[in-house]
Amino acid sequence: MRWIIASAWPYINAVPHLGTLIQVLSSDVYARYRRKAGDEVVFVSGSDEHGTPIEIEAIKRGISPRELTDKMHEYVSGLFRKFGISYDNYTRTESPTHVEFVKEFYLKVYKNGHIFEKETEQLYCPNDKIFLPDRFVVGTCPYCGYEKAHGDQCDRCGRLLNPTDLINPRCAICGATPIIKRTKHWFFDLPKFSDQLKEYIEGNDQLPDNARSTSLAMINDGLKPRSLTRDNKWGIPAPFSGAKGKTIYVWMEAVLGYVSAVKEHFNQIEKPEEFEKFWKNKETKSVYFIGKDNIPFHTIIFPALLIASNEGYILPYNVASTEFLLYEGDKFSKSERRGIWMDEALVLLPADYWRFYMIYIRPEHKDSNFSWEDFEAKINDELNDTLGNLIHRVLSFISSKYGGEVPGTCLDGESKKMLEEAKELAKNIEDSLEDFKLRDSLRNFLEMARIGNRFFNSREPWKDIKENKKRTDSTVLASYNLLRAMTCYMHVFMPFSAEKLWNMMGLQKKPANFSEAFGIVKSIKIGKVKPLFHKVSKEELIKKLEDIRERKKILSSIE
RNA sequence: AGCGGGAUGGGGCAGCCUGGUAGCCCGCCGGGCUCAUAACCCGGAGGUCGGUGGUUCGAAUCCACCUCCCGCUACCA
Repeated sequence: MRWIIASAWPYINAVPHLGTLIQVLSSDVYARYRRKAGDEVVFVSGSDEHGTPIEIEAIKRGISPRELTDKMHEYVSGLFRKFGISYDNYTRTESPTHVEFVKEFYLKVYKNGHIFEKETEQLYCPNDKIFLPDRFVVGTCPYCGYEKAHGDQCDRCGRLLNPTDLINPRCAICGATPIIKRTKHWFFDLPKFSDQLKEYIEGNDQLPDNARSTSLAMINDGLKPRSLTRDNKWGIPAPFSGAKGKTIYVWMEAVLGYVSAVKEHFNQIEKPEEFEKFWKNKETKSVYFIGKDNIPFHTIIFPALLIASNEGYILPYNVASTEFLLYEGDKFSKSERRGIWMDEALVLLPADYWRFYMIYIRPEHKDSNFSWEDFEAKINDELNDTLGNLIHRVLSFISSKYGGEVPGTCLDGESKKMLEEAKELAKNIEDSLEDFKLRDSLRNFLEMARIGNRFFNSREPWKDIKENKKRTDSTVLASYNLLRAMTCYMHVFMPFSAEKLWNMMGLQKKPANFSEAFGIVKSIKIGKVKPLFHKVSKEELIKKLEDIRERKKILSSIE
């Protein structure tokens, strides 16, 4: 089976926070799972770097947008590496392959007759010399008198507005009074595809409930043509005749990155012919890990574009959308500094702690909440005590009572039974992953540790060793091989710790696939035993976080 | 306003699609063990599953209405 696995492209006007990281981690866990299940996988993402917010951020800093995104792309790529994200290609929307691909793609869609032009009136800032997106116009709400209403909506009374409704409109960047200017734009004729999209969504069983209901509601309400172009300088030039000076609207090109990134990957490894084997083969499945705010782009606009190109691209097999992650009960907020940013997280604790907890609370059914209290509890009770301690008690038993060598004995009935039970559970882990229930899967993984602890307790090898060496040998051999199996699953969720554990266990040949997980190995000399995890203290972590911010040691603190 | 999601023992959550005497982690009480990072294991107390009405032999689970909370509304990516 072939898979294209992707996570939403982070918009890199800033360092991503933990909410964004959830999608990235989820996709990584899934990609690792697929590879271990023996499937062919191409796992891609990239930096989304065009559009007005980036232009404005660059203006603020007095550098060019490209200088800004060069710097951010490099920084964020590095962070993903440190989080162990196993991308085959993490690229960017400025990549020549992407730019070229987008232009060609839209020319095709244009030729196929799905794009039309229309003149519109828009607010323009004569001072900054840019057209202002609705959100970048502020003024007084004509309904409630709120003075800081945005051009699209009044944040106080909630009413939807047009920017031209505002009394005393001002440019959100410089405060100048905008003028109305006519401009021509190109539109994608989305409504044409309503029926096909509806059929596609209704026929797609994998879609999470939130994606299905949101998408169908939108289609039933009636889709509208989507504007494709902007008057921005920073972006991919629109390839249509008469569109000089226009760029493609970021969203309408960033989603195409899923295609271009795969293309680029196969060009890089010099197998360009593989591209079509993935993207144009009905047997390939593609899956996108995103937050609920992105649903319409992945279930409606992206599939519609793929259909409109008439190139035979496969439609998404699943759009694994999650709800939101909150921080201490509130939304993450860059301006209010509420939340934890990726680079901060890595200064506080190794990546696997975050990988573990983020998947543990993955908001699959409803918004979930990051709280330091819960974080501390789950890391200490589950990761450290249940899992970490099982590993440590088994290995240190081997170390102290067996001179560090796993016995070369045979397994007795009880030991075999325990491993059978673990194998059953392992099946659940795989099944949950298959169903995109990452949370359940991780919790089942922890259940394996409980099996191990229960077994070790009931067999009491520390007593047995004095009277019944043979039985103890079996206990130890079985426990060791349970751990060995567990490393294979651990590697999906916590790759760094799994690597460490492999070394500590003296395993030359790692169980790289699930099919190899439950083999029995004997007479192995283990390495020096050290605890794999440690407990955390929320007070200390919070203090450390405040310290990082004060000293501005990392990029997200500087902004 | 419209649309969507949520309401389950003290706290945090799963179960609801495919109805059949409520499950997980923490906390609490009692016990076991001492190999292990004061870690591990066993047992127990604690819930009329937001409210009302309906369908059904039977509803946390399906339907209707209601209350409270949250998110989104497509040029903030």
